[in-house]
Amino acid sequence: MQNFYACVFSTDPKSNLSMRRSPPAADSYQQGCIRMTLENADLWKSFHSIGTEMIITKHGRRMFPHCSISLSGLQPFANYVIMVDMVPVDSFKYKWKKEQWEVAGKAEPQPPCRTYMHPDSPAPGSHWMKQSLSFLKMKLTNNTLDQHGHIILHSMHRYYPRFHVTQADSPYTVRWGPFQTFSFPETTFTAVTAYQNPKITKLKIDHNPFAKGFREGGTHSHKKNQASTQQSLKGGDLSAWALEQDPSESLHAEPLALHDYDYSCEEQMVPASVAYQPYRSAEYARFPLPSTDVDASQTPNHAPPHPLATAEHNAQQHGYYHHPHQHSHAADWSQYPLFSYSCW
DNA sequence: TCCGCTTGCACGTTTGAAGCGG
DNA sequence: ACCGCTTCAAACGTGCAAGCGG
Repeated sequence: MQNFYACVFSTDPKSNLSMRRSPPAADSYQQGCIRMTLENADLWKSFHSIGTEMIITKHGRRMFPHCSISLSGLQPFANYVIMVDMVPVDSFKYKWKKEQWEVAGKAEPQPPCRTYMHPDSPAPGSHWMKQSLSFLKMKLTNNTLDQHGHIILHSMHRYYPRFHVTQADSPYTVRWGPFQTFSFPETTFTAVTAYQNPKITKLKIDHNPFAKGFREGGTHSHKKNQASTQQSLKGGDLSAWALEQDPSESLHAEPLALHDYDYSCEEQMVPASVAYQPYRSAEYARFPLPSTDVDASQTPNHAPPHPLATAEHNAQQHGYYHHPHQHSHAADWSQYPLFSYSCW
């Protein structure tokens, strides 16, 4: 069985040391430690404070805020592949009721897992470190039959993007390489087909250039809507959203110590007990598959169980809570597959 | 009836081809 | 011929409202 490595971090918002890392294990860091920074963190935090919503459509919708990161600690002349996938925050479905999100039952069965590869991949470390990299063109869809390689999500479910850095000269060799994985608490969002929280709409219109038509001189209906949005904001409490009591709210219930990121990494072995996935990212469709696929042959040919039984469980894995024995949960990382294994 | 999803609309932004001048 | 700059139209991306369907 193939071994993968994952990077974990501690982001306990209660601790001043939350973003600080313990020194790496000697062997793991001989090649240097990769650090990832969320570029538009302030914007993400603004959205996060009221509950980020991402529109998903049948034909795919871009994210806003979009994922933009910067990297350091890469080897300048080694090639890397940078990828993103979306991970469920918990195993619940939500509904917007009375100006707040409520749990609406168990989550739908997981849609096909897809991974979006940054279009520059593979590229040398110097390229990735030269400037921030954006996943602007990544699109989200609710169409499980999507043929465009968009990330498939369920509406009314919560997700967060997970970034993967792996040293590889080509996408062929990605699955055999060591992975370092990063995620950011404030990038958690609820997938929706129409905005539920008017505060989110207001924030998006204020920050998204494509929505400017609805900000100034827009349609009559839009002006009307803006007025109502303003009104709701006037009497609204931006932190109200964070005071809900469903299990996942712990992600938002406390102010996040999000400043001064220092997501240097700590490598961890993860058994790659990945499960079969029937779909593949269109990004990979351009590349033929190796003729032999040892891992795929060893993995069960069925959909994986839901990777995250509880929000707390998930939060522990990804650092929302400080967990002194985080490493003991290493195996859980592989339950949500990084790739669509039918194509690898 | 309720609620989530799809579709069409109007508008601004982005992109790239075409034209022009140095 | 080449390069850089400007212009402009088409394509794209956006949120909203209306209508549909489970």
